[in-house]
Amino acid sequence: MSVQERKQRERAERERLIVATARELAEQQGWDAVTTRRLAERIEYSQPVLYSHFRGKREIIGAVALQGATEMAAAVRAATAAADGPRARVYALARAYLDFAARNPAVYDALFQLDGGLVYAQEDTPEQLKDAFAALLESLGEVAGDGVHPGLFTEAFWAALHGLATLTRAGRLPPEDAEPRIALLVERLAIV
Amino acid sequence: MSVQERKQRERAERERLIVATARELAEQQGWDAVTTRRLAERIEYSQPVLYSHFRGKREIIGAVALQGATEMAAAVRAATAAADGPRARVYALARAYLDFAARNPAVYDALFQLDGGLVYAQEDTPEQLKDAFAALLESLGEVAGDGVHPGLFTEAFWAALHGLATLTRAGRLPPEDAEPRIALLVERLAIV
DNA sequence: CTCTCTTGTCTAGCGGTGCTAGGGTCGCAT
DNA sequence: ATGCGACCCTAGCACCGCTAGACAAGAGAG
Repeated sequence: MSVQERKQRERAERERLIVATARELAEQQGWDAVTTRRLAERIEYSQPVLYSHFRGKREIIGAVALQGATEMAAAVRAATAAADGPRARVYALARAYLDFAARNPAVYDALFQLDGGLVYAQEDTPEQLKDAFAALLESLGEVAGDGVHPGLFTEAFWAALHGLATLTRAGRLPPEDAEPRIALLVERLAIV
Repeated sequence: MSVQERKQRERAERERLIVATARELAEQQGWDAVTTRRLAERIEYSQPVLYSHFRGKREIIGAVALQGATEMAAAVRAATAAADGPRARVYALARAYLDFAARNPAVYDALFQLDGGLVYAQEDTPEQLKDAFAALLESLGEVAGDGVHPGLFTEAFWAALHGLATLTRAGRLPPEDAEPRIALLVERLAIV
């Protein structure tokens, strides 16, 4: 019994190592550099070991995404909790979201750009993803305005943030005017 | 002399064929399916021919992107020209933009998701891209509101549209409520 | 009309990718 | 002590983007 438990622990530990290493490598050199060979070498196992934990590269991306979703939810909640008043909370949320995207580009890509084999916006969506959306909803629902469904408002506001995050990072938007763009969105979209 | 001209024409024609075929293949089966081997086979030439026209796959994506930028600008202008009043123009613009993204997902990806080796938001940005942004600016500048720079407003509004387009297509947003999301953004962001 | 030389295209191959089959080597349980 | 099952590695598949070098077709000179 105890032997099996130990092996199970070691397996779980190795799985964490794989995900952490993939994430690290992706943040350092981009997801293109995360090849199964390089990843295997970094964890000091052979390639097939990866496939005893995950179906393939896609699932590894998905695992990083779930980890990121939890962190993002925590970052957003921490930022909004420290703010006074609905509008200040929305500002804090927007800045925390964009800050997370800028600081963890690979994780953000795993979440919203790449195919991690995850299901979104459905019943069988992983809890981490639902909770990340819930974290947005908590502060954004306050400022949806009369007669506007909070979920719908959150979706729209989130889309705007996502657009800012991706376009800025891809060099499609000049990075200088980030703050006034945030202000514009918050001031006009949020109804206190 | 005339011989050289004929050859030049034929070369240009073949280049158009490459871009059109790449686009077609991408729309049919996604950009992952656009490999240099498959593309070469479809145009009935060998792989190296592609490299006598483009530096690599990236440049082919870039060529599709430029073509798409021209078409998108035209679609947006056609839609806004047929609308009466600033607010109606913004609605028409938003719908035309999202419609273009939904109908030409591969082209949209080439423009805004993939690396086509193009430079954005700078002096040496290709004319087609500048013009596509200008097409947005023409209608959005009208509703920026007092004291708000039209370019900044256009960037913010565009980011919102981009977020809607990408999140919806990637299954991150349920597609049913697309119209109320558009309405929410237009009604709150646009100042008539 | 022949010959040379440029221009253009193709075949073949390099190093890389994600993924898998099959053999071998451990260590546990009997 | 030993049989056996779990585990991991080597080797290899088909494919990727890209390129070197052989070869053929055509233009221009004599």
